[in-house]
Amino acid sequence: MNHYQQDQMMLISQLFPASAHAYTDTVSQQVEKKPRRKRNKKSKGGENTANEMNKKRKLSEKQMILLEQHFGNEHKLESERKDKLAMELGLDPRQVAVWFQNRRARWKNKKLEEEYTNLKKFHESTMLEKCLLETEVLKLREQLSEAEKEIQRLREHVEVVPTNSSSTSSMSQSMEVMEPPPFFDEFEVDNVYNDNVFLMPYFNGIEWTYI
Amino acid sequence: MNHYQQDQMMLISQLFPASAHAYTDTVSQQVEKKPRRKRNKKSKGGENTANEMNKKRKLSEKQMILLEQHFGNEHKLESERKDKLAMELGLDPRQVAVWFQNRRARWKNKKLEEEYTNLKKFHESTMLEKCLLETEVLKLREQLSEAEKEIQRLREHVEVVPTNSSSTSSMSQSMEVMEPPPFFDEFEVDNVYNDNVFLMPYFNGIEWTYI
DNA sequence: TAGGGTAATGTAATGATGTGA
DNA sequence: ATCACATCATTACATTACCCT
Repeated sequence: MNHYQQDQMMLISQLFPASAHAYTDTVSQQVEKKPRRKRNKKSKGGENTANEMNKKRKLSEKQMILLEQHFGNEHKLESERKDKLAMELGLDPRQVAVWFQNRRARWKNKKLEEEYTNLKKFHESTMLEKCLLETEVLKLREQLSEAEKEIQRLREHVEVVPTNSSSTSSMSQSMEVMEPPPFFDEFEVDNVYNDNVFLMPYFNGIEWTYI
Repeated sequence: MNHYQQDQMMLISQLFPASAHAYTDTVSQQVEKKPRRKRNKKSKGGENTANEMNKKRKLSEKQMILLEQHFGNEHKLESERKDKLAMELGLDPRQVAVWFQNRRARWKNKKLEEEYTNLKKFHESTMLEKCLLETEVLKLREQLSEAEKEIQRLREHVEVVPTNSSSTSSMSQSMEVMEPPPFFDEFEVDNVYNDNVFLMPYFNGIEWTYI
């Protein structure tokens, strides 16, 4: 399995978590061929790479809270507010600026994620509604067909039909603007997905051709 | 500059390595296995907080290319491959590991963006189809109503019709449920806690007769 | 064979730097 | 100077393979 396939699996599993579960399991077993980790017994000697006591940080809880508070009020940071905040926090103004920059960048990603999940849910419900509508259309067509048959049958039993006998023909013409063929002619618009709606929802992804 | 542009730049510089040569040279001796250079390691003297001589943290073109190549083959990095790669690149294995970790994170974000746009496209087309189906349903109902009226009218002209008159009786009452759902243009963060709004709004009361 | 300890590794979050607009 | 963005790096935590009793 290459990464593109893996990517698609991820994508599909997000829409259909249940179905992807089994797949994932079989896959992970496949990958299980070789022992992934070997005991290396690296020494704990302190001569590790460049990192002794010199750098890195971790802001305190209080600092984080204050920063988040200010960020919630305003994502941008003017010089004045920066200096004031740095003073309050006991931090270098540079640090405050960096914090805000990073916070903005990561907020973007977080928001994207949230929007994705929202869109996904909305899309799923839309798909369901569409499905229901499709069945309804079929049902209505069936009923309409029955009705037309009934009308035909009734007309054969009617001897005299002097007045407006064109009511049925007028009704099928009245809606011609929206959907020209009245009956089982065109289902193509939906038939693209009718049969595989729940199997392959993403049809227009460029790199989705492997599934 | 986004990733794609950057990738292209990388490719270009691959074709014309001379252009990046000077920079590469100044850059590449950062965390050499042998810290022969100016001590950018630990340096107990606390005043050089982070950034003395090691402002050259960028990997060379060649290193990037090789890393990307390996990443393209496999996103995971086993110890073996890591050490081998580190050897080839003249980097600390730790750096290679870090590079892969960050690359995976970046890749995830990029993927999420792609997924979002794909899902959005698909969702829009689904919405369109749903809209068409709704108009079709309305049209069919109209036609059906007309047909029923016609049937009623015809029956008034027919004296005795003992045979199946029940074909049309069952068709009018089952479909009063559908109501167009609210339409959401935006999927903002504010909607996060309204998730359940989207979940199967019309599943109740509709008997599911699968095709 | 089972369970606990631990080193190695993965992921997520986050701090920090460099570059270009 | 600030910001967005990509990148490098460190820390915290979870998971897992190996070793041991």
